[in-house]
Amino acid sequence: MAEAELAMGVVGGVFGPVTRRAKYLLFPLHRDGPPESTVTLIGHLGMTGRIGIQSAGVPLPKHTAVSFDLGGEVWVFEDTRYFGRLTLDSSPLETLGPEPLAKSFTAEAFARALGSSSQAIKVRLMDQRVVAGVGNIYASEALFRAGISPLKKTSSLTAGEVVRLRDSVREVLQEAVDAGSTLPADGAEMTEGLYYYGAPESSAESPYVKRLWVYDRAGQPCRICGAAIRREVQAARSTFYCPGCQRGSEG
DNA sequence: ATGGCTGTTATCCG
DNA sequence: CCGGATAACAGCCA
Repeated sequence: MAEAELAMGVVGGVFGPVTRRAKYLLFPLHRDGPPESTVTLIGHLGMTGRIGIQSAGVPLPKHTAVSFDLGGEVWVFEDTRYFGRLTLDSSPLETLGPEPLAKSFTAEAFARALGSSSQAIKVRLMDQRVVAGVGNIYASEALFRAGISPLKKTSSLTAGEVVRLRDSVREVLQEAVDAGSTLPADGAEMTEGLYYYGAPESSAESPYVKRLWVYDRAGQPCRICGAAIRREVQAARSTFYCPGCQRGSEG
């Protein structure tokens, strides 16, 4: 039923420039009139989703959730774990907090959004209503960069810590954007704590390497102080931190 | 091979 | 209102 609605909404539409809001991909679909109209197809890749275009006649990937026949080519949303979403319903966007890379994401705005919550700062940082787009890897990485323990209560952060965390979130995300991702591209090798992003297939250049400081490095030495990185579970997600570099309130 | 882990989020419970 | 647990699913790794 939802399937039929989606089909009704998109058939005949022409893709416009793709944009993004937090972890959501926004695909404008324009129809020439009359009546003229534009709807926005909203996608979320979940943990394992991928969207791409392939030639007609090529078999669809094993876990194809949605595909659109473009005539000659096929638009494909594949998603191994089926955690992703593709919808015309914009309501998921309504509760999103500020974009961390926007100018308006000031330390003051961040402090206001954080509020005086008793939640652990790492859990709060992943709340998409507080800041939109920070996921599990970058939450740990940003807190390491800011030197703040993920276990620290939000309300116990000093003003200085909020400033540092804001800056760290922005830096960590911007670096990842510049690198193209933190996660391995198809066929890329992956070793402990090192996530490779493969160069474009057309390029002979070596893969760009993004080095993570704490994520997935439990038991391994901190690259700064040598202390063993710890793993903790918060809100059912793994958190990684350095007990030497990330003080504050410990835990 | 069995269990525990994985880039997310919505929902349910106390 | 809060926070924690669970569910959705497939695959990989020890």
